[in-house]
Amino acid sequence: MDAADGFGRLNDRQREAATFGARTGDGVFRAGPLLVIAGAGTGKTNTLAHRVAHLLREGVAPERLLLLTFTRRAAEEMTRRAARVAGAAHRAVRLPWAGTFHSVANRLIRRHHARLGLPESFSVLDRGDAADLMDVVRHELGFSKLEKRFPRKDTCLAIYSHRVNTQGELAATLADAFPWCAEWEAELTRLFRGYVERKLANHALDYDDLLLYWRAMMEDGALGGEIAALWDHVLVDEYQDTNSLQAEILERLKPSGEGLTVVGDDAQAIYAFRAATVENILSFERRFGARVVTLEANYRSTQGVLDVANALMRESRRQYRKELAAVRGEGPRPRLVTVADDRAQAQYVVARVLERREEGVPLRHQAVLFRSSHHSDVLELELVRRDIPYVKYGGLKFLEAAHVKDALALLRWADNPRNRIAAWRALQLVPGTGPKGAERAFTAFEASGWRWAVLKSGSREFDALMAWLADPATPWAGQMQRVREWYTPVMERRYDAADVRAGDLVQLERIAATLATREAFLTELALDPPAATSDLAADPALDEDWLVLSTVHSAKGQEWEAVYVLNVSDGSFPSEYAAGRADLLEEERRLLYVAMTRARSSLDLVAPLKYYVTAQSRMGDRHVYGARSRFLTPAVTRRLEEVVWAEGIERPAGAPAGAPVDIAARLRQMWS
DNA sequence: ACTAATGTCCTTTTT
DNA sequence: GGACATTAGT
Repeated sequence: MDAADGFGRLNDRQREAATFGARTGDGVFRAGPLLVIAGAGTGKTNTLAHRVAHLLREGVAPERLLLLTFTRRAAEEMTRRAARVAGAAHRAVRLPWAGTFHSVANRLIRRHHARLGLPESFSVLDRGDAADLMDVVRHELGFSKLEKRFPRKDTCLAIYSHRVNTQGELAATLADAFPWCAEWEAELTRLFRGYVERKLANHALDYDDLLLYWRAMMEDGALGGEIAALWDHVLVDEYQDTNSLQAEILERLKPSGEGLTVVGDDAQAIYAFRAATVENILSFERRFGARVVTLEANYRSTQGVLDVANALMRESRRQYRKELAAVRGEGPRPRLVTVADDRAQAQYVVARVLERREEGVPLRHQAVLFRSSHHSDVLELELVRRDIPYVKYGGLKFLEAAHVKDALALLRWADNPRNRIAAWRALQLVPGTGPKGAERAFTAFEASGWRWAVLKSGSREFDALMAWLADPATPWAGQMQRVREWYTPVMERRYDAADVRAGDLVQLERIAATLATREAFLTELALDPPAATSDLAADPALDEDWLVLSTVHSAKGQEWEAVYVLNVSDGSFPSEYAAGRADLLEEERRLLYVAMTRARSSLDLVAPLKYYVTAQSRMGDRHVYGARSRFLTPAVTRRLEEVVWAEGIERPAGAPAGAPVDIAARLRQMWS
């Protein structure tokens, strides 16, 4: 039966992981705790999908299965594949409980809102909203105008979040991750106290609250039992990137580990900054006495790529050792390309990308990866100049654009009248209303007991719009359109590039049409915003070909035929902020590993000799000489073809260069 | 009281 | 080059 339905195509290890468990005497399928260590490109998604399919075929009801993934897209992909593998009987199967920790938490909280003292229409704050709320308290406490600079709102939120997710002391968070803020411990405590109060008063939950509320529900005897009893099997993808709060939730769902499957790769743990701890996956085996299955056969990359990746990870400590072996065969050696600077780097990548396209590799099978979002700036200029379409993932988000925030603020306020942040933003859209006017209008509205009929913003049309939106009798369909119609002239008055922005609003309307309710729309958008920015000239139509630009973090789980990694030098890999901290350095190494293992056949590591410092540079010198990445040890470079590229000409490393060496600048640089 | 213009200081990665 | 505070102009 296996060969026909795909199980026959799994290798032995994959099949072992997919089918682990057995029916017991009562005919019920049971499985003990299982840890699948899945190296990059070893068919993890496929294996997990097969496991889900196996469970279904063994009689587990789809709604008795909880599948936790890192993104919603991963959940959809998994569901689709599992349904296909499971065969005819399950072709139409949907997994009602598949999603991220945060989205599942949201659903559970909505379901039990009354027992948590929340109204049905609580708001989920996205990052920006949470930071704005933090800023309100920051101002109130007078921290915004101290002689010595207090951390900014985003930093405050990051500290708060880190502490919540690590479940440790604030002092530990500060010492660990924010040493430059350590002196503000007392003030930060006051700030966070105020922030929590504000959230409660506004009926608003931030990302961390979703997890905190879930755990609180699990800690309640009756409710916790009720929730744990919902599922027989819990499967967690990307387990290496869970934090201790998430681990605690899992423990309470499946205290013995019975029915619990976790899948991940400790070598790809790259979310420590978000308080994920690789300890979770490293200690899972001991904690639960789990069966461990390791996948090492790599179906993605050629051996040349894997040799470099293996060599890189061999130098790391504390891990489940694995040697990735290519099923696809040898392939060319990855290249380490030295270029003069940013501009040369961009020119090199463009030249190579086009060359590849000539060879028949379409643009969208090629990706440029980088450590931080702005590293692609120069390249983007070059791409626009040369008229090459691209899409960028990671970095600046759709939701951070002012006009998108404006439009959403109207809906958010209508959805939850107490949402002060949304109200504040919405009211100031009225011409002639600024901070003071907004404050006045909101206070009066609050005093009236949140009655929309009493709202006096200064514009009758605005008042009418809000009352209409907030009226429970108003159907969701058409609300976004009406918002857009009211808002468009406001936008045209305030911002330039109005046509590009108008396009974003149309896209918003398109998304709105796919969701059944306003609450679903707002929550979805907060929890799973569109990943790519399309604010640049090249907005690829669907039938066109486009190059992919992505941060390494956003490239997780993906693969491309050709991959180019930018700025592979000290300062980026590893990031300058990781210097001197062993644990952070290890994460940086894993980040480079993730970047490398995205490549199927062709991998170029590009290393500029000199790069420009945009921020934080003291006056004067605007560039810095990047040292070779410390991860490129002899053991690693031995597997690389080293090349120097200048002015479109390529020569092997070590050959004499034509350009003069700027020794004077180097000498000065040492003392600047 | 609102808006526009100027000045100062910057920790990356994101559910 | 962007966020945020402060100042000047309406």
